[in-house]
Amino acid sequence: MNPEPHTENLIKEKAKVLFFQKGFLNATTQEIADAAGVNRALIHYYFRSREQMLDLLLEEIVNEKKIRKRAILQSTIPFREKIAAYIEEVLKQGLKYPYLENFIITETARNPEKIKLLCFKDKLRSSELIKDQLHEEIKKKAIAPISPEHFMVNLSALCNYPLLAKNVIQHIHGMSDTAYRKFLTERKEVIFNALFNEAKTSKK
Amino acid sequence: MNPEPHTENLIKEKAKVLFFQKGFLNATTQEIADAAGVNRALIHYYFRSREQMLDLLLEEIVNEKKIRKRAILQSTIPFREKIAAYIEEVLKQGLKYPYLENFIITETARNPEKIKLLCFKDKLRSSELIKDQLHEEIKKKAIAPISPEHFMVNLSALCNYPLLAKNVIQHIHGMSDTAYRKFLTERKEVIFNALFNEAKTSKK
DNA sequence: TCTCGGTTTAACATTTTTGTTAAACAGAAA
DNA sequence: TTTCTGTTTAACAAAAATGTTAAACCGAGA
Repeated sequence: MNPEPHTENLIKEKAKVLFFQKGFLNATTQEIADAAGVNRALIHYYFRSREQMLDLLLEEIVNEKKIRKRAILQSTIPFREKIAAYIEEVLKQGLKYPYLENFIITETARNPEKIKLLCFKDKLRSSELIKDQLHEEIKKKAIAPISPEHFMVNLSALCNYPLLAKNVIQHIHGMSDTAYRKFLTERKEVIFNALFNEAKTSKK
Repeated sequence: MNPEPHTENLIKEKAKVLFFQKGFLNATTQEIADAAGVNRALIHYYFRSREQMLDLLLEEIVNEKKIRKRAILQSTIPFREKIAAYIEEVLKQGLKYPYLENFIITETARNPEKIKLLCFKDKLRSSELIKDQLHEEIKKKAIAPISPEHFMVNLSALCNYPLLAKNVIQHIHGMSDTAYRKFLTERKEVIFNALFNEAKTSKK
């Protein structure tokens, strides 16, 4: 049934949930073992140390996410469709692992050189990928002048922050879990509008 | 020279720097003591426990920041000026303690009820404070229709995310420290434009 | 000078967490 | 059945972090 080693993947899966989904950035090896229902020593058997397991998980997830996002940015569809698809993808990914960004921020603050592990061989940055199309839009006056870097940061900010700050947002605005879900689904259009200065058009 | 107890404030100051400025979210009591140049036991003498010190620091900073932000939102200046001032204030605060938001996110994930400590007595939420003026703007077609909640989240996202993700942004876009600084100063206008769909106007 | 208070320190104790190891286990192959 | 190999466990060791305490310190006032 399992072509891959069973326990190793189980541990990785549960650890990902603890760290990146539930946001227990400081989850101990014991907590991870408990979540996976295995003996703690197995974590060291498979991954040598907590740190090495972490690096492995990070690299795996970040890489997987990046591939999907890059594929969208590199496709040949029209710019606005591309950005819409990108927003959708980032929000989808963010819902799966809301604390991933947070984790990366914390980890790289503690250990700045680890950032290379996450952005390895990144000659082609995302802002480069959209540069030409964005320039085109600006020329057509379809969007206000903005640098590719600011555009990408705006995009990331608008998508990621609401996921990062889930608890705070829910509490401040008094949202239930379902209200928050609804809020997120609304955001796709909100973000798109913010990026494209869509003062006139409305969905319906 | 010091009306307030000297050492207690010194410790608090250094701890704030470690946690919220340098981003060492897991700084040990020893590291804090070292940073302040005092014996570790003093931390327990003054604050009983690491946890209690943390809560104290958080409450202090969050409260101070909130007061300043609220004062701006409650002032009677025109909406656009108000938002511009708010952006400036948030960026200024963010530069002082870039990791504060990150810290709050991590802490509240681990300990959800702690969020009440941060938002105590918050009957008047920020989205309520701008609700009327925002509605006015929308009526005048000066801004695309958007709910107060989404508007405030957009605002927070656009201001805070670049601070949160400093390391990642610098690395991805290949920015030096000075380039990042410059990037941040540019953002005030970028954020304003994104919020107000400013397709035509340009600063100069 | 002496002592009294808050402050600071060194030393100790405890708890938590990580990492190691030898032995038990379980299934496949001889 | 026996042996072999990779997996799993319990028990142990070590390190790191927190928290406690008794004594030293030190300046202000009696």
